[in-house]
Amino acid sequence: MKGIRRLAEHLNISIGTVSRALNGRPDVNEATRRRVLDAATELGYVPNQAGRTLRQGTTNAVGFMMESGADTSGNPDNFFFGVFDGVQAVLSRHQLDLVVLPCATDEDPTEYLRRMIARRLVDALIISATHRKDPRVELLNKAHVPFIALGRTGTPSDHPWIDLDFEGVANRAVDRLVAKGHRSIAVAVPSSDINLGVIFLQAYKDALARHGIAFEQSLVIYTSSSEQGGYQAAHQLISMAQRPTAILLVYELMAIGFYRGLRDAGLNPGQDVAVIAFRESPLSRFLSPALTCFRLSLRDVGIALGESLLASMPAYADIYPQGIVHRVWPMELVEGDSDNARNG
Amino acid sequence: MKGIRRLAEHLNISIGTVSRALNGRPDVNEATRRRVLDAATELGYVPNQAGRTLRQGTTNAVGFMMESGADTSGNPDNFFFGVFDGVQAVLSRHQLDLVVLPCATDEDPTEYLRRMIARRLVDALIISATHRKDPRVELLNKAHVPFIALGRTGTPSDHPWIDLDFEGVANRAVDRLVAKGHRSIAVAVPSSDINLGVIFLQAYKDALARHGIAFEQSLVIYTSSSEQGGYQAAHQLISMAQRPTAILLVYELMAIGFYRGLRDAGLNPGQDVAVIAFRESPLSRFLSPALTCFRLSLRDVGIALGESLLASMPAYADIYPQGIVHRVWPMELVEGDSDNARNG
DNA sequence: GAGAATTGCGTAAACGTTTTCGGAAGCCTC
DNA sequence: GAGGCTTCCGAAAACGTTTACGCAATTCTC
Repeated sequence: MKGIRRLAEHLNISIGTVSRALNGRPDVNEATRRRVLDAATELGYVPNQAGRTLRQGTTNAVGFMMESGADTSGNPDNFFFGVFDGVQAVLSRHQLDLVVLPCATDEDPTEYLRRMIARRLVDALIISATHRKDPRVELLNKAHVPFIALGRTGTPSDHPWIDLDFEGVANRAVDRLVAKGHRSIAVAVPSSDINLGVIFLQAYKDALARHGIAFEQSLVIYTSSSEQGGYQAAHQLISMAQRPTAILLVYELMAIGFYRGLRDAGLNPGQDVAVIAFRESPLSRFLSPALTCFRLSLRDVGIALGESLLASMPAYADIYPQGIVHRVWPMELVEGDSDNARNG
Repeated sequence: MKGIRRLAEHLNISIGTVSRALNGRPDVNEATRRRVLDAATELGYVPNQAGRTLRQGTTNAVGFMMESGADTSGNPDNFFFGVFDGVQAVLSRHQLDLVVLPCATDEDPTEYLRRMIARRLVDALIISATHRKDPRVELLNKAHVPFIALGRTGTPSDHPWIDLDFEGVANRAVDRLVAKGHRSIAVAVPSSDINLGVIFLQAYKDALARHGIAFEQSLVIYTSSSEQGGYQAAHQLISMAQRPTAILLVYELMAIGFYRGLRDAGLNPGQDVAVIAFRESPLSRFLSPALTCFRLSLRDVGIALGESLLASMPAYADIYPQGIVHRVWPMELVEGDSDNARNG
């Protein structure tokens, strides 16, 4: 005899009552509930998830899909782990657990997602590393799996999302640089279709336009979002006929390579080329010169993601009546020394 | 009508046969199997995992538990993702999926693990960030959940594990430094009970002893495994009465802070203080001076973890007949410029 | 060509829960 | 004290699979 039956037998009571007691149903005597609860901890009984899932059609878990090989992996760990922490803080309020689903580098993300959906491991999903054209959205919509995207897509009205304010970042970065006399500003973005890059690039163009600076395609450096990518960006920048006096980097890790690339050529980051990077991380202030960049609370993003996801799950929609969330997450400028020097 | 019943009805066949066909049982006509398989893809049928789990007692998933807040999170991302990739490569051969279980920073890891075990979300587990005294081992043993640890514990014979060769690292690092004339070598380790720190420290002591150098407690700097920790280590080192001429760092991220701390005090890393760090990452070669450190293939570690884990699962033990694995993973020295200068 | 072995399939039980339904007992109301 | 309400609980069905068992039809064996 195992499971709930064992508990019921031990108490001389029916399994139905045990279940009701455990699940906090109102129609059970408080005295019996006590006995059941006590016996449960005594015998170490925990309901079998497969049984519940089968009966209720719900797993009490939500998934966070990430692509280990994606361009976004230029993020230090702490990025995603910070977000996880916030998500969990919300989910745990409702006895929900977070499971992370890492898509292997050699597997197609859409196929992977399809498998995970079919598996019914989770009730809802968070997807990250969105692309402008992201077939996962249609897939999730079609399967009626509640989800939210960390990152916009080309069709932002089709689904809930929370995304960082790349426009604000690009705007303020360009404003700052222009105010210091820079007119020739390069930008380094990932080469793929990934959302971040596309949005950032467009915002950069718009910001230049606001200042009456002509956009030049040659100042856009497509590279990988890693230290290596930053290094290559430096090389590319140095070899330009008219060397730009400033650069925007989308990942802070790129700054490490970029600094090194500049120094190897006898140039000084912050002095000869002003640098502004996108996300603040512990790195930023320990680089020399300290990196000017933009800060956000990862945990808060996680919390927002969690709450917005619950809002799109029928079972919780009344507790989180936010409807479909489309939200641009503001970021705060962190002044470093990497863009201090005036130009001209 | 849903699920397997729908498929069976559509084919005018019993659900038993459908199931057998799908699961590759021998006692089904090849022609029928074809029909079933075709119909399955046509109707997009995928067996409900809860149903199978309930019946078979197996989930076809293995979990990887990590603590987001642990000292080990000073790793740039690629560490765990690299490992995941290897694990998945093995698991996918057997239709197993990997799910990552992130323990929130404010939750007790052992309690978290207990919950995950009770939930029966996975058939087997990989745990990381082991401590010298790690109650999770006993918990897993008692629950009869197959598992493997990435990292030793104080009772290494009680469970399968794969760990990095910290002894080799400490040995070779000290050998190198001594060969260049260093006699006063500091070491920076995390302050907690975490396995890595304890083993590394012991190996450092042993190495010193081999060279007839007296161990001095004052040269051990306990700090957090982050850039910040490295910065503090630098400060601490500088303020020593007799400043050491070399230092061993357990995490490469610490090097960034350490470099900065030295420079802020007018000292040159690599010149005034030789630095050797533990794990190579893309960072290492882009720092100035490039970091001398130790390399390993994360993917290969993941593969080994996956195979050894399967070896401890009854259902796969015959395919991976390795028994209980205790394995120290070798690492390769990567020469940088951070320990070049001779001393004395 | 009779008996034995093999092949292929249908039937039904089982996995561990939750939940609907109904009913027994107790309480209230007048 | 009869009837209605409430409170509490047991019985049993249902969720979607897999698999043990048994049986019919076919093939093999001599």
